[in-house]
Amino acid sequence: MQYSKSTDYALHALIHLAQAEGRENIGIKPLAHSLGVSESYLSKIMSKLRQDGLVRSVTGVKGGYELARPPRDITFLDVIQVIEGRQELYVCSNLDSKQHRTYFAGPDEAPPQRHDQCLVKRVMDGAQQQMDRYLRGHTIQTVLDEAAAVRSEECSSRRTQA
Amino acid sequence: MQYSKSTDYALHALIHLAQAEGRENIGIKPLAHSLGVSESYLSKIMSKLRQDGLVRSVTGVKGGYELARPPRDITFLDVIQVIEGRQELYVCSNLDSKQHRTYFAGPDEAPPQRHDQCLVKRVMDGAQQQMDRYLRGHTIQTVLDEAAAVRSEECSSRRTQA
DNA sequence: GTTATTATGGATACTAACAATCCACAATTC
DNA sequence: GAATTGTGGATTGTTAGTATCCATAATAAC
Repeated sequence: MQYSKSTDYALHALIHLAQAEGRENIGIKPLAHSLGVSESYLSKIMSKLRQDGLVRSVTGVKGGYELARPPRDITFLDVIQVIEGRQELYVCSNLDSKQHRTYFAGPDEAPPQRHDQCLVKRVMDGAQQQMDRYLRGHTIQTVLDEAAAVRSEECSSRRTQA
Repeated sequence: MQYSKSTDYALHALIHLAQAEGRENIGIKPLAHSLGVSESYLSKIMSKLRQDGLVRSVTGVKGGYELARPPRDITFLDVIQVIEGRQELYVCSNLDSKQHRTYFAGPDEAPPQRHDQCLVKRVMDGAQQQMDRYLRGHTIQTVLDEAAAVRSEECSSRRTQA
């Protein structure tokens, strides 16, 4: 199980747009070149991001893309869900198997269960919630901030060396 | 992105074995039947679990599978890593793109970076760690316990009704 | 030892998702 | 009107996951 390359491209593209915030639109050409991916493929991804309201686009000369919201309001989870879809990490394909009856089995004449959710799924959903919470807490701005922090650290260490 | 059906089968199979702990080996036939999956396919999965030391197997008449460790020592993460492989959830395919140079870009004559890790990857690795920690904290025994809890709750509510 | 049973591993096939490209078209600036 | 730029449809190749079949090896029971 692994996130697709598309997600990778999308995240990096958004960061690139964020770095140019407020100045100008960025066309697919420089964007694709900067990420090292073909224009045709990246344009598909950008379209998705546009349809879901993460970026705006302008056609024609001087056109291109820009963020539709401030970087602080674009979470990693947002981006992932747009590209990968809002699907659950785990789906139990066994729901009508004997297995789940044994989980809850009282006497055979037991009434229909209220707890009809797979116990494995309960755990897996918990895991996904952990991850989602983390991804919701990190935004494009987070990366920008870290990049700035790294840069200033670099500079000071270089000054120390000299 | 989604966990494979194989992971689903593996988890349910292990729970099944755990429920029969210490009594007898369980053959592929009843196991597959109980999960609602073909014997041939499940046997591949069981082989993997054996190769990685999660179950033991005996061939021949009266053969079958049993857990190789107590249920408390088989974590969800163990099972997932055996089936899905120990791969990282996120791989940055852009490492040599302009993008990462702009993250850290001081003056162009800057020395080779120590912080050569993608900042996007840093976030994504953090997310995976959150999930892994959760999955490491839940075991086959966890499910057994919850199943018991649900059962007793069912019983008591049935008693109350009567 | 022979037979029936049971797991193992190799080979193979099918399918769906992902990755990638190309092209005709629409919108916009100059 | 011409050049530029994004959009969406169609198409193709590749890979991972799903699934099956069969020959083989190991073991218990007789």
